[in-house]
Amino acid sequence: MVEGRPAIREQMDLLLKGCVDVVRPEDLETRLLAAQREKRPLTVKVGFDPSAPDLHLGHAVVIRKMRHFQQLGHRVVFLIGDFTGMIGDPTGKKATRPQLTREQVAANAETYKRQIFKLLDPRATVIDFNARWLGALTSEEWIRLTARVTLAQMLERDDFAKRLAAGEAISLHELLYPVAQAYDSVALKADVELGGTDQLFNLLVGRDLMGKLGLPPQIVMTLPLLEGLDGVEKMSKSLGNYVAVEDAPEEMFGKLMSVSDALMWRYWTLCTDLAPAQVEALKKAVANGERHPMDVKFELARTITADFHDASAAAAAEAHFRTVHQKREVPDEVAEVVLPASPEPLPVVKVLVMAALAPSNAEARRLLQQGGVKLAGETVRDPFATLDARAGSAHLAQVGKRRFARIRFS
RNA sequence: GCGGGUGUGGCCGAGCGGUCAAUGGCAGCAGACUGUAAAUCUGCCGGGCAAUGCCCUACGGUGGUUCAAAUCCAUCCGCCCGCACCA
Repeated sequence: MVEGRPAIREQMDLLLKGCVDVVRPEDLETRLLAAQREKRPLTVKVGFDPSAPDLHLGHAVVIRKMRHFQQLGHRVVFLIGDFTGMIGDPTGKKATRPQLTREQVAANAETYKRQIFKLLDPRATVIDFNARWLGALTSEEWIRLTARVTLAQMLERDDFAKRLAAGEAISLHELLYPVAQAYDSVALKADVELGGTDQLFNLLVGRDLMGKLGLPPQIVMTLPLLEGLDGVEKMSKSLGNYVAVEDAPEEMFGKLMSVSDALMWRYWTLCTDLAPAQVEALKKAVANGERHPMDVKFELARTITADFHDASAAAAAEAHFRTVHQKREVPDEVAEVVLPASPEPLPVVKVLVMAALAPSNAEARRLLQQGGVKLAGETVRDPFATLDARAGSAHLAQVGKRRFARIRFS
């Protein structure tokens, strides 16, 4: 289908890059060759939670792998687990999640689209919902399905085994989760399923079930869970150590610059398409002093920001970072805030609150006292200071290191 | 159904009836330092007030005891845990 497809060796290199588990690589190669011969795309399935539409760089690791498949002419299925979401992947905590309404699921799907199409090609992406087939199964079908999976199999999963050993409760419906996910692969006739390393078990159940039902078993590929900005915990929104796919260019750039030197290599590997050999070369150049780590990090931030936005946005974000964070200067573009004029001078405290630079008067006062407020470049510490608020007067205000506003009265 | 426990500020979590806007940790904010929004150190961290103080709101809800309650009592609600019941 795609002409001029790279040699199989190169295809494999691209697809295997960054993967942790691949079951099995030789099957992948065989399948790729078969697809090529039969001029059909492979179906690559990846499941996503229906309730968490805020994607971050960690999710992007998998999405990027989906893109690799697309680049080779294959078809990816972005599967929203609206049915399995009722169960909730029993990875420990809250087992059952509130069921989303049809409208919520649809709305979340739209949010997903907006985000994933920053990386994926919409023409080669199918968005599907597993309630479509799982919701249609009769109880009889469920019984036939679950008959294919044994308890011993389920107990191979670490958290089930641990919980059982610890005498903790395991609800029966939790056992259904891997089975349901496995059935997704059957329903989609998936050739490949991708997921995080934490998904390995579920993906393998899918592979197994397909085999039992007489389908060619899917190839399973897992990708590492990306460490968050702190370099310790995995990236997650609740830990606040994340870079959202939808972060504004400046924010994205800045967050990436805050990554530690050590962690930067991880990001180079998992969040860019730079070939492993090139990453190694960069690493070596930094190690022997040829390249400054900061420069390499700038390049990283530029690359990733450009990927989610575009080159010019990345360049602007970089310029912003250099002026605001490196040189500590006022950025070129400062948001203007227009406030109603007053013949009398207004207390700075009030103005900061009106301009949304501080959430409350008390907070504004604190900021002043701590030296966190500059007006026209001068630090103002007096909590009783006032400001000319007559129509037409304007003031450049800075709060903290990086929040600016041009306040104009009219 | 019986018995026990628990419910505190964005989160976790302390809290002799007064001195509690409430210890501590996390998160957040500011300052210093730095190649960086990292690390580290320091300070702040409910709100209102021309204010070294006064006032308001807050410790699951509602009543009550008391000069005084996050702290005691009653009751209701939520959560957790034992036990029992289960045609």
